[in-house]
Amino acid sequence: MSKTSEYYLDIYAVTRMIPKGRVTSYGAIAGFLGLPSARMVGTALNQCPKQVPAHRVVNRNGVLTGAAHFKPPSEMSRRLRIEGVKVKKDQVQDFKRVFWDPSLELKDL
DNA sequence: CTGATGACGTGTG
DNA sequence: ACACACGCCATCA
Repeated sequence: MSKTSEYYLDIYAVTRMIPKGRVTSYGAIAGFLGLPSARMVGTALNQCPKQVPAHRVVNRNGVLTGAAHFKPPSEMSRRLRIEGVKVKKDQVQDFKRVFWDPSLELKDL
């Protein structure tokens, strides 16, 4: 097991704050935390605890690029639909409407 | 140590 | 709209 880095915990913390029925992007989280690369967010979520709602994080276009990492892959879109997020072919519908920007709506911290 | 990889994003044609 | 190149850099083999 690789050691969990500090910023991993920050990424998990922000991800846990995403409201149910909303989504955000890897880049938004990276920008909010001041991380240099959005890739790190995806890398961190790849080994996140089950407690973390990683299915609420999509790429900048609202596409479920991380679906392949769920078991089964359809689990990501399934969870989002349960929460009221419309998904069609790994694409979040009304993306702009359900998008949750940490830097604008974060009340914690 | 070295090189490849990737749940990303931006730029260019 | 589409395709490709490139910067990014922690992690993996």
